[in-house]
Amino acid sequence: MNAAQNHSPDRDLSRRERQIMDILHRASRATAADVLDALPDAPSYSAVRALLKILETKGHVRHEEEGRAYVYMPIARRTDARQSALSHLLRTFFDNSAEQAVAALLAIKGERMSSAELERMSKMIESAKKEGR
Amino acid sequence: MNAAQNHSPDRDLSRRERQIMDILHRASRATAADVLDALPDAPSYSAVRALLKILETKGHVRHEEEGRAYVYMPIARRTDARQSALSHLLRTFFDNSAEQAVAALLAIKGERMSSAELERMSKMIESAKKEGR
DNA sequence: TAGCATATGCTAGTATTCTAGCACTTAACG
DNA sequence: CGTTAAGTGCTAGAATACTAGCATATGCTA
Repeated sequence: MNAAQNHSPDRDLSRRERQIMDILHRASRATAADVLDALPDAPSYSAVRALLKILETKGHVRHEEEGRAYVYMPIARRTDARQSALSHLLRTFFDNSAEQAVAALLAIKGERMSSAELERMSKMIESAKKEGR
Repeated sequence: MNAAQNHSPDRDLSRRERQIMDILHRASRATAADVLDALPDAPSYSAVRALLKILETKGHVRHEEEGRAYVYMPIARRTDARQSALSHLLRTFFDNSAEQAVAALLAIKGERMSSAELERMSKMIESAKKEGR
């Protein structure tokens, strides 16, 4: 396997940068204050602003002005970011096996899922089978 | 939502430390040289050894001596590390929805999965349904 | 046995990351 | 108005992360 294949930018970030990106991915959009609130071990407000600016310079984030405040959001399309993160997880922890991943997924969420949701999951797998023909 | 809830240690690591942990999780066990080979933008051999030592001090990694060489491996049980990583991914990118995650999973791997594998996935979901009763 | 390849331990320097704080602006409110 | 609250830009310093390189030990092999 080629070692230098995985260049999804988010994984080259520093610890804080990554934490902030996670928050932004979760929230879609957030002000510096929002980020500060959500940050695990809160630094200063200034620090957060500085980091956001750096992330913007690096091209991971952009902002819009909303009233006087800057609202930050990730640049990568949500679906792209997802795919990339998921495929990295798959490679790292699940030997690239979707089957194992689903097993783990059910172990975490299975009991708390409605039967309707499980039903929809079945359907998705069904159509994947058909397509694979 | 409580901000300080996610303390799966692996996510507090520095960039390099994280890269190395990823490699170890993928490989289960590896020497410093192995890690060096697998590292995206290779630093020096010394650097890798130093980082491994730090990770050991922090308690994320341990080593066994194999011949003259140290073989490093993650401390966390593989299944635990998986669950933790998966649930973080779910929270960050999938609004905690297993359904959406499976959809993304199929989008990535669906076409390349054997129908046998898809079949087994169906079965897993079936039994989840039964348990949920 | 001499020499090479491949380990480890250690140390010290550089680079990057992370942080706080000050100066300034603007809006809201008494 | 004057004051307070909540923004921004900018700078400099501390803390951490990252790296290279040397000294040393050991096994292998010509």
